[in-house]
Amino acid sequence: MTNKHLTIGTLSRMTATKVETIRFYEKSGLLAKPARTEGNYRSYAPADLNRLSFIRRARDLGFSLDQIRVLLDLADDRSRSCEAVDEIAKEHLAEVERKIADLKALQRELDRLLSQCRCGTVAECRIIETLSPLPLEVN
Amino acid sequence: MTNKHLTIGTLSRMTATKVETIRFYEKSGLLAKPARTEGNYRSYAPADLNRLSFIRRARDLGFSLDQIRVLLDLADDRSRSCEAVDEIAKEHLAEVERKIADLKALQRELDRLLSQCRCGTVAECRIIETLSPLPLEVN
DNA sequence: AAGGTCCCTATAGTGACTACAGGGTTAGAT
DNA sequence: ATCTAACCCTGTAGTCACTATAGGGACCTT
Ligand SMILES: [Zn+2]
Ligand SMILES: [Zn+2]
Ligand SMILES: [Zn+2]
Ligand SMILES: [Zn+2]
Repeated sequence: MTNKHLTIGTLSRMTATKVETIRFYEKSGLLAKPARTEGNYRSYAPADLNRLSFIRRARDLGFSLDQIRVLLDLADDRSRSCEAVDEIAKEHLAEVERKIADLKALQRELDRLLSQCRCGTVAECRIIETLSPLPLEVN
Repeated sequence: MTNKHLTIGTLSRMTATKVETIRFYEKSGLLAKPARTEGNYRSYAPADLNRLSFIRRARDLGFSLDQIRVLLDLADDRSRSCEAVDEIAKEHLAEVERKIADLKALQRELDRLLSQCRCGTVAECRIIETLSPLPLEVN
């Protein structure tokens, strides 16, 4: 019953990954082309499950597919130093922190915008006014 | 010298928008198709500058083109209540706040990941280990 | 007349999927 | 044995907001 070979649907359920996404990872070179059954169905080994799980966890942490490609390559060479791994993670963390800062600035702007609205007509709406460079009648 | 009609390049410089982006906005229906010169060049009026400035400011604040389309429609009907405007802005603010929360959770995870690395070989790297579901030798 | 800068259309690429269309395969129930 | 639902296949196109070519035409200055 617990066959060593998995269908794409089983893999999909086990990793909470859509079938199309698995095929997309294959086309992108992140997953190797698996063996096929007589009926041309993809037939996955447990190692593929491991690899896909790795990819999904890394994606959940926001790593890009390019970064994951490198991480997977690095993971294969077990004896080398993990410096390069750290660097990718640090770089990603820095990017996340930059995005947070950008979004916080945005949040402040939007808060300010919203607090100014007195809820009248569009003509006197401070939100529209702030977005408009000049009176809109200038034509 | 200050001609009423602007070329796409002038508009581009005045709004810090790439020429291609302006043409893209036209194709997307955000900007009306402008008049053309004899040589088939786009010829913009000041109203187009206003509209493009509006779009760019709203984009800077992270509104989607769909949201901007609605905002522009609302802005045209000056006598109506600005409730709908507020709602779009509030919705957008909520989305920004959700993104910030998501990224902060990510930041914590990445911090934890990075703090655990003892900088040895890949075989003992906690980052790789955390991403891997099982020992990678399982094959 | 030549050169540089501007402008035109149309198409394809980005990232990371997602959603069809239009079929073939298989497992379980009848 | 047959049916049918659920699964799987390939290939293509769509998402968002642009960006980047390719291959030309227009305009201005010298
Ligand atoms: Zn209001
Ligand atoms: Zn308002
Ligand atoms: Zn380290
Ligand atoms: Zn490490």
